[in-house]
Amino acid sequence: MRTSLYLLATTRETPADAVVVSHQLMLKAGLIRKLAAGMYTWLPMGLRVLHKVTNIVREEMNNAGALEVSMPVVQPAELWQESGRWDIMGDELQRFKDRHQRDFCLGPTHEEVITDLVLNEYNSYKQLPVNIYQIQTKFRDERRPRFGVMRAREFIMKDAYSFHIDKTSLQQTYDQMYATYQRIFTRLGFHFRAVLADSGNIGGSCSHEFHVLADSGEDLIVFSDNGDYAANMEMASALAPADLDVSAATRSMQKVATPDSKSIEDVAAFLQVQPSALIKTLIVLAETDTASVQPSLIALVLRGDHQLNEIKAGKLEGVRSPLTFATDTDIQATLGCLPGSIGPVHLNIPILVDRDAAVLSDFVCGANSDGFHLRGVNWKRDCNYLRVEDMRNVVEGDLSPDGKGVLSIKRGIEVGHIFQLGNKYSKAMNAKVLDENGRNTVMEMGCYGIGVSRIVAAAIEQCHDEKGIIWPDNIAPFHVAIIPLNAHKAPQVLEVCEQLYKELAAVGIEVLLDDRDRKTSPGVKFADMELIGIPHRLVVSDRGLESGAIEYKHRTKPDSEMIAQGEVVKYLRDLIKC
RNA sequence: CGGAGUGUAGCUCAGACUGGUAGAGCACUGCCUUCGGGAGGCAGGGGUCAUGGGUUCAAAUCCCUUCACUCCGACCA
Repeated sequence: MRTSLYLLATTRETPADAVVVSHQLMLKAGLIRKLAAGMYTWLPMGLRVLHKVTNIVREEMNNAGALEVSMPVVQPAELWQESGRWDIMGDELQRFKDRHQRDFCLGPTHEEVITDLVLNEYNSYKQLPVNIYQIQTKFRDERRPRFGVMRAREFIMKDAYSFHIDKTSLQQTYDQMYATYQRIFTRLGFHFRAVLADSGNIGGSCSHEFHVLADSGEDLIVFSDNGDYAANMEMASALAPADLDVSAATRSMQKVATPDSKSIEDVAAFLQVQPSALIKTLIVLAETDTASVQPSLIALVLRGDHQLNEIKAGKLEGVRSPLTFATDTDIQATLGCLPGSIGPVHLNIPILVDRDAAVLSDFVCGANSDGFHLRGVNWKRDCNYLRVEDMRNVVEGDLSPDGKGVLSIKRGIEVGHIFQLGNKYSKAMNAKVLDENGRNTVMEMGCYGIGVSRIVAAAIEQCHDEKGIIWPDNIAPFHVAIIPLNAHKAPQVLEVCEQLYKELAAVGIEVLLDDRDRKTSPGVKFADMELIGIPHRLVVSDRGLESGAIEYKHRTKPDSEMIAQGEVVKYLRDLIKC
């Protein structure tokens, strides 16, 4: 391609509304333009990258035996009503009516459609397992789209769905997809981790997320420094504390006035103790089957310096899911005091205690009386609780639950997620096949997503410098940029460029020839090619040609080198691995 | 959905407090010079100052409405 015939939409200024570096660079390099909040046009340069990513994903999925289809973006409400998600999903499901007043939605995902397809087309266990995928535009009306294509409302996703006669078969495909994802993200040149994940709304049991490690990532991922354990923050657990003698009370309980001290920090400072010597008591709604006037409450107790993990807490028996904090009014009505002074001593609601809070002795807690706390409190002697549970977020330095090493926490961008759905959708939608005994059997399902458009942003987050993007060869929009210098003085410069252009194209190397006229200064050409992130650069100049040489420079290397004109094609062909 | 903020040229922004002919830089067009790291000169084109209403002799500017967008938080397969 020649720049004179291309849409080279680079800008000098950084658009004001871009916060993260990938968003800024995608706009500056002319890869995308915003149409509306969370909706982007892919310009020619960006689309080339997107297609490279898409092709890698497609190749690996095909190699794994998956079958590609394309399902509609618009889906009828009936399917979503069958699965029950029409009512469960919030406003991120974009609903609308057609001219006949029939309900439709924009597909945020395609479990319903694929299940409907498979239940019609597949009838026998002999046809299973099957893994069907598409690379398709999705729409989710995110409450807060941000970071460009990283969290867009309209985005491109590879979504695959597998169907099985039993759980063993599902596990096999799940393992195969796990390995396929490892290959895909390795080919994309990512520094990534697979972590145990919560399956959330989509349902199912076993689930892994694949994260690209990047400081701008929205998710926290946790992994052991000396073992295989890796999980996202929602799922991560630390090793349970060893059983300590919780009866080792050395102090008597004492009520102290703590005026105006409501937070853990305030109370710790006021009483001159560490936050870890305090406990905090959070009041949430209990699981109830009757809509009583006053909701029943449950207390969750944590060590003062620990944070509640709302996902883990929401899964605890007796706790309403999703986790819902009680209002101050409810707390006042039931407990007679406000948050800031609540504690487990003589508390008249069920109490669940985090494992690390349960091994404290002589601790400080609220006195259930506004403005007062208790010191020297001990579990066995002074309080009753229902159960000990794991309900806190892990922190850096916690022991790994597998007993190997310590936990570290890093930020990640979720680029892939695989789930074992089980029969959630197949059962709801009556997706059955005949088994070998001729009996109708509900199929087991797995689903496997990759955020294709997000991958482009993640790659930039992971590889850029102050000049711009640095693409790996695999997904670069062009492999090589050719920049002619002094072409107006020496006609042979352009001739050599044209010849190189043809020769490189002939061996499958993608070239962008910057043939903009002399009004575009060399500095502008260098800067543009660096901003766009083309990994290899050739400079053809009258000076170099005098000695029969062409200058080569890699985007990541500080210095260039001179290469004999006749060697250039071979040199690049050996260098570029695609 | 709560809190905060911003809408003026394609982009980045000034002008607003204190009402009085619409501005700069970049980008774009033409000519000249320059030519290995975002060149210089001259001359141009381009804005219904987000929208609707109000106050005023006069509104980009003051007041109100609506909309859009951004940030923080909550939320999120």
